[in-house]
Amino acid sequence: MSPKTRKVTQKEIAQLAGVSQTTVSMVLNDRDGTNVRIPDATRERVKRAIEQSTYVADPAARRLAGLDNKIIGIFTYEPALSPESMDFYGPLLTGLERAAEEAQCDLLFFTSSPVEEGRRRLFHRQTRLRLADGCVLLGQSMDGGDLERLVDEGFPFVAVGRRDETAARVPYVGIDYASMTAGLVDQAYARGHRRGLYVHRDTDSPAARDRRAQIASSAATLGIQIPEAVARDDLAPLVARAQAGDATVFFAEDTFLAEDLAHALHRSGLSVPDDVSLAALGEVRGHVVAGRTLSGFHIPRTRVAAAALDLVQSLIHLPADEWSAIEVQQLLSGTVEPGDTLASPASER
Amino acid sequence: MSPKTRKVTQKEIAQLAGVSQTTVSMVLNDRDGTNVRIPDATRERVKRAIEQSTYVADPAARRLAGLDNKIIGIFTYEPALSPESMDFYGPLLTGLERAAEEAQCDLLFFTSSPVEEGRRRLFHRQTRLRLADGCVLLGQSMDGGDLERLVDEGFPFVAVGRRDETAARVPYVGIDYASMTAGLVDQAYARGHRRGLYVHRDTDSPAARDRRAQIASSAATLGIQIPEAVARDDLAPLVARAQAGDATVFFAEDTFLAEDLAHALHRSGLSVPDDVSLAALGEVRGHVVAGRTLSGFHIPRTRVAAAALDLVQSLIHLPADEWSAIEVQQLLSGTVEPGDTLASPASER
DNA sequence: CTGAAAGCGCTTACAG
DNA sequence: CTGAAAGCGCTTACAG
Repeated sequence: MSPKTRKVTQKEIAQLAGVSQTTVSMVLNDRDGTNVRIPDATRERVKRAIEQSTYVADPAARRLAGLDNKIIGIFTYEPALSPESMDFYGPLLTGLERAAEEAQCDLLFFTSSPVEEGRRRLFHRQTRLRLADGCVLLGQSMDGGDLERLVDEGFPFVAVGRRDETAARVPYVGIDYASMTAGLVDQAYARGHRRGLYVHRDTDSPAARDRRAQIASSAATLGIQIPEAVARDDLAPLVARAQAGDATVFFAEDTFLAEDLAHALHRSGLSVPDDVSLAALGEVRGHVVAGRTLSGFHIPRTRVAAAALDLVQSLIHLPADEWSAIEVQQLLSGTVEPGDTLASPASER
Repeated sequence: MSPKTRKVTQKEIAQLAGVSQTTVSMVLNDRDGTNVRIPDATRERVKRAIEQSTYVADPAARRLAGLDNKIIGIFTYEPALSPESMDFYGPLLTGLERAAEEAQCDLLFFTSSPVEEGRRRLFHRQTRLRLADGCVLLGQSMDGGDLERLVDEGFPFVAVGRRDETAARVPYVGIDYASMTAGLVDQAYARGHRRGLYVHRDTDSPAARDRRAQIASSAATLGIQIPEAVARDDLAPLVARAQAGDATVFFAEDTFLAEDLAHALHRSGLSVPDDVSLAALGEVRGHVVAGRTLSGFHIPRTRVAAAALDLVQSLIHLPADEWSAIEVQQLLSGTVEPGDTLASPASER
C-alpha cells in the first residue's frame, strides 16, 4: 500500500548543516527579503548538504503550503492517445508538450476520469484537478456545466476551441474560421464563381456557426448566391443541384464531408474541378481527392495548443479578479490552401 | 501567484452535517474497521452534505497524509509527443492511456525536465517524481545512473524495454526478440536458405545483443552459416557478397536498415526476393519495399506499455522487500510477419 | 460510535 | 540573521 520510499526531508538537511529547517526552506526558495538575510556562509553550508544528499522537495507539501506546482492538468473528453484520435489530438499534444517544456511545467493527463455517456467526467469524487495549478480542456464538444463550475470556482483553465455553451466568460484559444472562410469565398469569387452551395451537417458548435455566418456575410458582401444545404446520408440531391447548374462550387463544412461529396460527384460522372469546384472549410493537409490537393485551410493546431498553455500560465499568475485585464478569449488565424479543386467555372473557360 | 480558488474542505462539510471532520474523512474513505462503526444515519447525513457541496478531496493533502494518489509518472528521455517520435511512442502512449483508464489512474508527464546533452534529466532540484506513486520510463536508451538511483531508493518504477545497463535489478517489460528472431531464421531455413548474412549497425543495446546472439545460436542449431557484417554508410560491400553468392538471404537488424539494403540491392540490379531474400528484425507494419510487404516482426508495443503500467501498479502495492516475489522482468513476444521479401532461394526453384 | 490530537513536509509571518 | 510556531487539508491511531 505504502510506497516505502525513504525520502530525505528538509529536517535532515537542517541537521546535517546545523541550521533550522526554516533556514533550509529559505535557501531553497531563495527567499531574501527585508526581514531575511542569510549570510553566504550559511547558505553555502546548506547548499552543500543538499547536494550531498538526494533531497528533492515534496511537491505535495509545497502545494499544500500554498505554492504553485508547475503542473498543468490536461483534460480531454475523449481518449487522446488512441490511434484514431491522433489525427485531431496529435498536433495539439505536440504544441502542449513544446510549450510545457519551455514553461518548465509538467503535464498531468486526467486519464482516470470515469467515462459516462460516451465522454469523460471532469468533476468526480476523486478528481485530481486540484493538484494542478491550472488546466487545459480539449475536446470536440465540452460540458457546459463543467465550464461554468470552473469559472465559478475561479480555477485557472483554458479551453481549446471557441466556446459559448455557457453564459460564463470562458477563457479559450480557438481558430479564426471566419477570416479563413472569407478568404476562401473571395478566392472562389475571383475565379469567377457566382453561384455556390454551402453543405453542412447541421451540427451546432461555435465554430460551425462561425463558418455559416461568414459564408452568408461574404455572399452578401460580394453580391453572390451561396445558399445552405444540409447533407443527409444520401448526397444525390446535392449532386443533382450541381448537375442542374444551380452551383458551380461546393463549400463543405469539413474535410470529411468534402471527401464524401467528391466521391458522390465522381459516381455521378461529374469531375472536380472541371465540372464543379470543391473546397473544405477545414484542415486539408494530407487530403487528396482524385489525385488533387483539396482546397481548404491549414489550421495551426500546434500553435493553438501552445497558446492555450501560455494563457493558462498567465491566469495562474494573476488573481482571478484581474483576469479581465488580459485577453482571455483568443482566436488564431490559419492560412487558406488554394489547392487544386477550386478552379474557374466551366462557363469562364 | 496564488490560485485563489475557494475550495470546500472537509471541515465545512463537517459543520454542514454536524459531525467532526474525522467522521467526514471516515465516511469518504469507507473506513469501517474494528474500532469504527458509523451508523447509516450519520453516514447518510454526511453523504448528503458532500453531494450538496462541490467538495473534492485535495490530492496534495491526501498524498501528504500517506495515501497513494493513483498518479503514475511518465518519463521519456526524448520529447514523446512530437510528430517525429509518434512512430515509436504512439503505440506505447496508446497502451499507457488504455491501461491507466482501466486502473483509474492519472498520468503525469515530466515534460519539464531540463534537457542536457540531448536528453532529459530525471533527477533535478525540482523534480515532481515524488508526486507520482510510481513511474514508467520510456526511451531508446536510458541513463544507468538514474536506474540505479531509483532502485536504491526503492521507488516503484518500470522501464519499457529490456535493460541491463546496470548491476541493479531493474524492473522492465521488453520485447522477446530472441524467440521472434529464431522464428524468422527457421522460416528462412524451411524455404531452403543455407547461407545468410546478418547486417547490423554495431550498436550496443540489450535488444541488439539479443538479436545477434539468437542469430548465432539459431545458425549453430540448424547447422547453417549466418555470419555478421557491420553496415557502413556505403552498403556496396554487402551487396557484393550477395552478388558473389555468399548469402541468399539478408537479415537486417532493423527495418530502416532493411529498407536501405533494399535500395542498395535494387541499384545494383539485384531483385528482392528473386535474387536475394530480405527480412527485418523489427516492426514492419506499413513498410513496403518495391511493392512487397517486408518480412519481419509485429511488435506488440501497445501491450508492452500496458503491461508496464500494470507492473508498476503491482510494485506500488507491494513493499519493496517483496518485489522479488513477482516477475519484475518481463519479455512479451510478438509475431513473425512472413511477408513477401523472404522467398525460396533461386537455387531451389 | 465519535472527536481531539498528532503528524505528513513544506512555507511564511512573527518573535527574538 | 535565525528559529519556534502556525497552518495548508487530510488520515489515522488513540481516547473517550
